[in-house]
Amino acid sequence: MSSADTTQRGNLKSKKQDLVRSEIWVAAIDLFFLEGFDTVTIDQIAERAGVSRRTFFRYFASKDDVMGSTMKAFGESLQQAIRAEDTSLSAFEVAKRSVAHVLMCQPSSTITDRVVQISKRSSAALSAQFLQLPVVEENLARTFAARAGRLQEPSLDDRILASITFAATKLSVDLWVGNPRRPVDQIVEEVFAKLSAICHPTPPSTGKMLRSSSSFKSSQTN
Amino acid sequence: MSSADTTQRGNLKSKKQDLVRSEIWVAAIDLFFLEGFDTVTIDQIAERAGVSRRTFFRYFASKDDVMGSTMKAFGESLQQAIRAEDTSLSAFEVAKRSVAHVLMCQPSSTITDRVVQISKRSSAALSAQFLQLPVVEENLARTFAARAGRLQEPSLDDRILASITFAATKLSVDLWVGNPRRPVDQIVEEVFAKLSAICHPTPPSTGKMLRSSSSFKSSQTN
DNA sequence: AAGAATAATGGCACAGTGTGCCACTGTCAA
DNA sequence: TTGACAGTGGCACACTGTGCCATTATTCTT
Repeated sequence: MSSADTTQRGNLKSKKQDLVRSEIWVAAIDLFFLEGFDTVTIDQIAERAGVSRRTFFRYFASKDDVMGSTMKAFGESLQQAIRAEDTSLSAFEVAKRSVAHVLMCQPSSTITDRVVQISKRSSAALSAQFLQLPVVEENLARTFAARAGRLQEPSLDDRILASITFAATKLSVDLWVGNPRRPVDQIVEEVFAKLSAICHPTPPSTGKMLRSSSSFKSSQTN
Repeated sequence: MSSADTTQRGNLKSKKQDLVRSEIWVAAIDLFFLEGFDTVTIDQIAERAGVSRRTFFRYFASKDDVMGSTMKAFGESLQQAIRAEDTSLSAFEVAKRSVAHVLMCQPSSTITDRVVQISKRSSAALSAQFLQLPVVEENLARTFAARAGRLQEPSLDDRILASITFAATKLSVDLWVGNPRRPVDQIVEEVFAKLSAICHPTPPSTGKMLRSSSSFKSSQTN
């Protein structure tokens, strides 16, 4: 999709495609913001973007996909940030720094704010973003795996890291829109600090683990 | 599900509704499993369930909602488990025990396995489950808040707990279907142990304390 | 027990969605 | 020019989701 395929002239063509895609996306976000995600139809979006309905579906699979694409883009920024971090840092630290970096380096806070506002006003819009969660988390897990030199399938640790990163991002954005004046890095710091504190299970020594026997019959017991 | 409650005479009707709903749900899951989530139409589901298309939409908002309802039910089981845990335990411990308990007490592993299989074969089916994530996490956060005596809005800690619980459940289920012979409690134990290890900014082997650039200061404790 | 009130259901109709198919247009190469 | 080719628009069609109303079943009243 976004890979330099073969020749240079294909590059120009794909640039034109990106332009159209961007045009549609902006038109859609504008309409969502103005009229609400639920009531806007694809015909309206297409008309505002200056393309036909059929062409809309060549760039986005659905209305949900328009919202989801912002989530995917966010995930890709996160991946990039993770790859850019120093390899000597712990994975947890990398996650924290990456989230903070991505949140601080948003190209336009206006756009971000609009997307958040749309999501706050329509549960369908919010859910549409989470539709992309499996893909985003998988990609994050792969990125963490690659960073740690694990080139094969992501390990459980990588997947946990991905889940943490995503959740922390989500919560940080939530806090951010709740209080836009507070420094973002401070917000992220707090989220990760509390996460770390919460995940402290047994301070002194090994407590009583639930190491029960393996043979468990799953019957109608409830 | 099969609890006979003959005390009330007025809710015989609602019981019948539950029956119809269950009927539709089973028919849908069967079809999804047999023919694939994407190709099955609502007319097919309605026909197999013995109801009209219109009635289907009175019980489920969409095909996605059928998948999402299992996710919601799972979330409610989780809430119940959390409430049932001893209040003296740490929240992290409660999360771990609850996840383990819910996974072990599945009424039918066959059904669970089918749902997982459907989700593995269709990304749309998987995404449909995550559509419910905002609701489920919100409910989990409220449950944690109530458990801690915070009856108002869930705090950041509660939301982090909710995210952790959900993520751990997801990963545990993943490991489980990957290796159904392994004891569930052991799987959950591993997931939470690794989560805990990862979220330690200071590894247990080396006691070095690393501090980030920005100093953490919580402006106002919520 | 009989009829009234209430709720569930089914059958439309209709706007909107998503996709396959084909004809049209502009660009590039020979 | 001519032909190959990718992007586009228009059309048709199946499917989705919902409002409306007649019909049926259930519950409540007398």
